[in-house]
Amino acid sequence: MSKQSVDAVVQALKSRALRVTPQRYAVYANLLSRTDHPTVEQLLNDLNRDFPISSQATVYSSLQALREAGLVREVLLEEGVSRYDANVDPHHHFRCQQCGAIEDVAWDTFQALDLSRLRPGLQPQAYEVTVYGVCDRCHN
Amino acid sequence: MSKQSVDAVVQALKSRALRVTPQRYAVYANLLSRTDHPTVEQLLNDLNRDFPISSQATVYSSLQALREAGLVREVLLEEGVSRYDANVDPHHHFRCQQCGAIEDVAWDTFQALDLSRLRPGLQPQAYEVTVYGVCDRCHN
DNA sequence: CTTTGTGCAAACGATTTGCAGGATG
DNA sequence: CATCCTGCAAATCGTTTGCACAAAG
Repeated sequence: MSKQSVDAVVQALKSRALRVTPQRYAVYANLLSRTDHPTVEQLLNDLNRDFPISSQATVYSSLQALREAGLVREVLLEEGVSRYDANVDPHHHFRCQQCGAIEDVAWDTFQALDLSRLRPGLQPQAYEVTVYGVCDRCHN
Repeated sequence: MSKQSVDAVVQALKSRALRVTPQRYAVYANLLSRTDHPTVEQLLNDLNRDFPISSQATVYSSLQALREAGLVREVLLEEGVSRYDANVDPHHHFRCQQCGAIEDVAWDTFQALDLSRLRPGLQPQAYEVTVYGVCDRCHN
């Protein structure tokens, strides 16, 4: 990872008044480097691959801090486990019904939805689309 | 509940080769009668309000049977708990960020999305929209 | 009667929490 | 140095499972 992106991670943490600790840094940098929306278990395995960086409890607390700071979001597309995503810009998801893989779908893939067609009384603030299907790895 | 709808529940269960037991009947009839996507806990409280009808383990097993039979679906919009919905026709959801209430949004509320705009390789089969916002009970 | 469902309690797995020591700003 | 973070282990909470008994077809 380049010095520039290292700084970017530190900047991001500092700008949200988060103390920069090795564990927090590692969690956020790792999430930024991937787009597969890992579970806590996958995150831990990856972080501690070479040598122990963080405990499980700390990953949970780091994720909570990052989430409250708006740097990370939780993705609920599977029963039982939460997945995490450092892409906090609005976007959609594709979920493979075969292997469970989750993939981002760019926001402008679909035309904007007309939220004014919701029943009166509801005040929409955001929306996202989840597409279910089969990914190429599972189909071929 | 009218005799006719009673029969409808029995028919639905029988047509899916599910044995008609009081517990299963109660779970499915209860889900059919509401649109708030209850959790197992809420379902249990409601079922056993007057006198005990079903144990927790049986509600779980009934839901699994109903789900496998295609009469009920699981809705994941909240961390930690699964919610259940007897509306298995395609539809969208609105989730109140304040109180957590979940409400169905009719399928034809939104124009159809052009799934051919997904990247090549993905084979979409279905999609749904989740709208986040504030419901009238929370806003007023 | 044969098969499947129910209820209880124990088992599980993901996440949370309490607390003592350690690192950050 | 005052505050906040980390790691460990125990606690929690939703859900699943094993098993003996009961009910459904």
